[in-house]
Amino acid sequence: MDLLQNDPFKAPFESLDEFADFISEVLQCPITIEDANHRLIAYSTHDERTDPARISTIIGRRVPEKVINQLWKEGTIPTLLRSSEPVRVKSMNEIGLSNRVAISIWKQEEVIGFIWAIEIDKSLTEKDFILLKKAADAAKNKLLQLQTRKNKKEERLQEFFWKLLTGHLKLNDEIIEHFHDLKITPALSFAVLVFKFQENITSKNEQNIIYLLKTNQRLKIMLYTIDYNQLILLVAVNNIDYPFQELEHFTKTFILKMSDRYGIDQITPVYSTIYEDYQKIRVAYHEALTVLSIKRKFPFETEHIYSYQKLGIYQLFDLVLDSRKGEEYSNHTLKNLHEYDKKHNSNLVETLEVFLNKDTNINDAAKELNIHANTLNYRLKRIAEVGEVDLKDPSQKMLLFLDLKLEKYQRN
Amino acid sequence: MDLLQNDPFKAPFESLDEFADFISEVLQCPITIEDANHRLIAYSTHDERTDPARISTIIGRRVPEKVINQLWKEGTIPTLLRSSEPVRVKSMNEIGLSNRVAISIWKQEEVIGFIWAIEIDKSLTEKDFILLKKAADAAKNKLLQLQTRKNKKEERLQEFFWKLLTGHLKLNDEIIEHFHDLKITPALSFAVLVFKFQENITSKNEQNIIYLLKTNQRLKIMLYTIDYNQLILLVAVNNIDYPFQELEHFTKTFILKMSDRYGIDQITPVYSTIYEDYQKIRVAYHEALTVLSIKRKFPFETEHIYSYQKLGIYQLFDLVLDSRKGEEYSNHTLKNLHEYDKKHNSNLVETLEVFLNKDTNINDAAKELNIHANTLNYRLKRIAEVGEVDLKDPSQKMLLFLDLKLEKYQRN
DNA sequence: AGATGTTTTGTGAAAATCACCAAAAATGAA
DNA sequence: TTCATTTTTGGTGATTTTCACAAAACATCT
Repeated sequence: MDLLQNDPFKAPFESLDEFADFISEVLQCPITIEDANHRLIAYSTHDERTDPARISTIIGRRVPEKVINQLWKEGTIPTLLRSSEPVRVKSMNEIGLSNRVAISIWKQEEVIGFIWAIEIDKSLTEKDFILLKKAADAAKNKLLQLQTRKNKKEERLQEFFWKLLTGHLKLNDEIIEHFHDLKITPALSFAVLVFKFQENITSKNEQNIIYLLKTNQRLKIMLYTIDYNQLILLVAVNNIDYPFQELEHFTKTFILKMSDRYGIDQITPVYSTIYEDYQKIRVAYHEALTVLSIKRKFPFETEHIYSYQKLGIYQLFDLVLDSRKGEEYSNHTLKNLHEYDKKHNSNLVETLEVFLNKDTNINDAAKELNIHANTLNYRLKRIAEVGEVDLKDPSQKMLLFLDLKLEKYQRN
Repeated sequence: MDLLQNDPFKAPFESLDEFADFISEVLQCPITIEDANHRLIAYSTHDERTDPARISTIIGRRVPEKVINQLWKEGTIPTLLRSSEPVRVKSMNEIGLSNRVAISIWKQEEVIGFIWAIEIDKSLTEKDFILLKKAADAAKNKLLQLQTRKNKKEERLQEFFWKLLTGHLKLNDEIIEHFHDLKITPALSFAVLVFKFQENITSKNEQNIIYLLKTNQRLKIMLYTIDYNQLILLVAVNNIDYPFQELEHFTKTFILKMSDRYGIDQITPVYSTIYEDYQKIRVAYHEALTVLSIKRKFPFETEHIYSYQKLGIYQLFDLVLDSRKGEEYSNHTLKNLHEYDKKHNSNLVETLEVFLNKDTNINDAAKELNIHANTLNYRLKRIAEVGEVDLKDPSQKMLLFLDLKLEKYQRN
């Protein structure tokens, strides 16, 4: 029979499990059917080949949190929620996922479930994709009966958080409603906080962390989730006069306690600026990750910086770095100074950097450089001459600082 | 007869003028044929309709400099030199050009001429385009005979300059060779300088300008051209200890003389940084134009800035402005300060701006603000508190400065 | 070795900054 | 209106910073 012309899934089925088995037979691979909240609805049994993620799903009657989070983060679920086409997912060994193909099941404008096909030995072809679409369509009615009985409010907290972090929820009212459904009072203002651990966070550590977070009195944690070695928090910062101070205190205490009580060290905390608009959680999350990224690039200069706000001009580094890629830009002042340094075996560039680091304070800079203040003054005059730059002009100074740091980064 | 199947241009022609007339007859519009250096080779006479640019071309036996420059700048000539397809050129009244279609004539890998068709009453169709391609192909052989007699060295200076400004010449050796052909010694280092006049530069003024440039002793002008109200120069800055000082002096004298001798005022000079690599003329030109653009956006703060180098951090404004478009970014410090100002009818933001403008010099800033130094000190403490910012941290200060200026610009 | 130019350090006077305090002046709430 | 609070101004003196100048140290070249 020609499977593509006739729809093999037209026939009536007793149960969704039976239906899953039939799809599995047609496509020659294990099949799992979930509802919109990733709860297991049905799965095929004819084929005993499978992967760890599927085993966990079947045992727990739900896709593991870790897997859902990852699928949100790398964009699979957003894609599935946008389109009714099959989506191929590359294997992700870290979360026990082998190659799969997924498709969303739609009822009018809404996704009410998913079908997963695991590509154990064979890869699905274009024809299989068409079949899968037909299967998704056929599953709709069966699923609908179950769907009505399910309560939307059962949606898990962490998945909701990932929706926010990935910017999937766009309407403010919708977000607020979700919060209320989850019995959380959304604070007037919030920040996203990320703790980067040295190692991936185990479920045992997770327990300890949650305990610490729950018992913390000063800042309310609205939502949290874990992403490999990162602990991500949505923190309420209402009615606090100096929220950044408070955040700093909070992170310090947390790190101290983690070290004292559980011997977990070398945690890097970073946090976003403060927002009032819940649609901006994605931006806030991005800010926190930017801090981590810049701290990796400039460990020395950002040693004591944990917040996006305090990054200052470093906020723009990636942007400028990007725009100058390939442009072979060169700062005339720095070029001259480097040439001079080379020719005279001096170190005007280093002098300038320390001077700028120390906020143009001559004494501090001289101390750091182990030279006499007058020497520094002399050198600065030299720098102004050789580099044809006015060190009293804030704008010129800033660009110099920026270019100095960029150059430094690019040399490594 | 089917013009598209058979090539009507296969027949032998006595002269190119005769050939031009024939194309004109077939396409029903005036035709002009030029060589690679835009010298007139032949033109149709059957059709008396025409446009000012064509009249000038025929009278001067060459396409006017102004027209060539413009065609370089807006990309028509570069496109013609890349592809053998017809290119449609929109009418440009400023230079007397009505709607035209152009096509390049190729001999192997090289462009040896152009055919121009003027769309006076009718627009050329797709069929006409195909005919034009055939005509270009047929013109090749005729043109080749002339071409061999022409000397490449006759290429005009200004067109060469536009090639450099638009980055059309990519190989350094090629550029140097051109310079030598034109009997110009390329300097070791150079800058691009643009004088923006209040009005378009007339040919009478052009004479005066050239006279001034020629008699200037200190800086050698390698190339120059005029673009509407802009005078563009390629200046040699060899063997000069402080080239920027020299450039500044040069521009000042020029402007002074223009005013004194010819009563032409309000000339804005801008110049690029200094380069050694002649492939970077495009970049240098772009730098000069950036200075003009920023000066338009920040007339007050850049009042005394004429060089890209001195733009300092303002170099990055367009970039940052662009990246933040739609992001609704807001600086937490500034937000707090604005709120405070509104609530208490104070002016911490203005205070901060002046303070930063004055390079954090308390006395200067206090003078400008007409307040006591102690008052300024008090306010700065307040700013640090309210804005949760450390004004001793250069990086935070810089971002604040930048955001302050961006905000200021966006408010206008 | 000596001449020359550059760089660093030392010195002292002038200028500025800073931490105080106290008193007006302005502002806002009761 | 009063009263409390915030903001501005002025002054003082200790401390720091700045600046010009000169001497010393260093480097380079003949």
